Amino acid sequence: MTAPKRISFQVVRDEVKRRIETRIWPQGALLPTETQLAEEFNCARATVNRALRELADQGFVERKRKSGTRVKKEPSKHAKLEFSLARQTVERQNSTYRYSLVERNVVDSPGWLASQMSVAHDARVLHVICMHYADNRPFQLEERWINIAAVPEVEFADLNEHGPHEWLLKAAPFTEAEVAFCAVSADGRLAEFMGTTTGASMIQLERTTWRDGQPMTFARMTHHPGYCIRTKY
Amino acid sequence: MTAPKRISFQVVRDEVKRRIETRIWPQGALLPTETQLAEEFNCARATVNRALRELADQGFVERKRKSGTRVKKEPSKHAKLEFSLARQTVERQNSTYRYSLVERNVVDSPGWLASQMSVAHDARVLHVICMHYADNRPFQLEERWINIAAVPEVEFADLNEHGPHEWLLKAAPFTEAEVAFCAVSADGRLAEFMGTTTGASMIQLERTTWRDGQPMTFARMTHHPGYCIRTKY
DNA sequence: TAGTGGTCTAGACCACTTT
DNA sequence: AAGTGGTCTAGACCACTAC
Repeated sequence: MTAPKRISFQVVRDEVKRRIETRIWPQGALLPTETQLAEEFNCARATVNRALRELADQGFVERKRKSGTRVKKEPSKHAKLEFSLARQTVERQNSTYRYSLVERNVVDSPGWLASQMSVAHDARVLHVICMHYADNRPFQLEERWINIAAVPEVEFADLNEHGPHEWLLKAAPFTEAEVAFCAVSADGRLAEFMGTTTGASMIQLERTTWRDGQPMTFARMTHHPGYCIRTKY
Repeated sequence: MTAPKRISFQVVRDEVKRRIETRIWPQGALLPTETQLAEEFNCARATVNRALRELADQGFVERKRKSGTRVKKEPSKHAKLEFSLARQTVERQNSTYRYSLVERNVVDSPGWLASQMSVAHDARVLHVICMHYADNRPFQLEERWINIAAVPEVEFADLNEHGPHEWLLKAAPFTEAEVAFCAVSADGRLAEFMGTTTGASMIQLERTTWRDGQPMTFARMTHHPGYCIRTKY
């Protein structure tokens, strides 16, 4: 007796993936239709559909109505990058987290910021500078500008105990964000904050966020020299 | 007449997302069961299931059998980072790409590499250094070590026209990878390759890849000063 | 052991795209 | 006009897990 076990979409997904990786279906090749695969695997078309949909999400194949499913020429492998709070990142490496507010004031948006965030030139913004420490050693310097029009309550938020990032996440989650990673050299001020020497190389993360299309905040987070961002895929 | 239109999983997904973002369902709250939501939206349970599954993938909710679906406390927003060939990255910014092989030789794996890639200390590896240019200006210096045991054919591959990255992608796609982004200061040799001055800050990407559990290659890619990695989410 | 999500099925209709 | 993927349904059974 053959096993009358039901075929799972994972079996289909993995087998199709295998055929792609072993070049049984080479780059650019047209796969059988969903109906044909369903017959081959003796399962419902919906099962094949889910398998192929996942492979499309993962960048292995490209699907188009009428044309069919093709193996991608240059598989666009992508990694997931998590953006957590500094506190979470620090605690995940089993270090003790400490937060310190450096500066906080309300200003009119300078030109570069207005342009960066697409707000009016004279928009009122809350400017915050704060430090995150891991085991009492500088971990990250955070400088942030928050569009008060988008989050009026922030003007009266208490930022002495917790950083603006934490406050925002709880009070006003963003819906869209743009991120850039750069490498920067420490100038005198940065070096002082991070307890390092002028010229040290550090990873800087700049992030702009929107909420329902309205610009909310621009943040620049500079990490201590030697910090690496790691991920797998 | 009310529109007898069928409810799509996207409608359900977006409405649930809205309720989470507007705190109608606050952090940690238990959502209705799939069956209840299906009744509310007047659709099939499978439709609700797909909507909630996507939200779980995106980090908005956590699902557990028997316990139900909960709003995540700290939504783990994550961005997709694509890792393309240097050539693709350059061409995408409308620059002209040029490749140049700098060095190529077969060596016994030094200790640090054996440890990094988890191969034997005396494993034979192909060591390649090459440059990628954008509009004839240095774009990326790539230094790569390839485990010959994992990809024997590479020993005789022609790397004069195209980089090892392209060759590997076509000949032996990897199945797993680990990545680290760091910021480094240019030493004399790096500065010379990148046409910059000693001490310049540059983004360095280190990647180790495996194929079916077997270590394949370790690559270190250093980008010209000022290069940023950008993404959205 | 009971409740909840996870998945499969068989069939149907829709929507996009190429011809 | 026709072919292919995209999605929904209604029902069923399974698998995990809290109780």
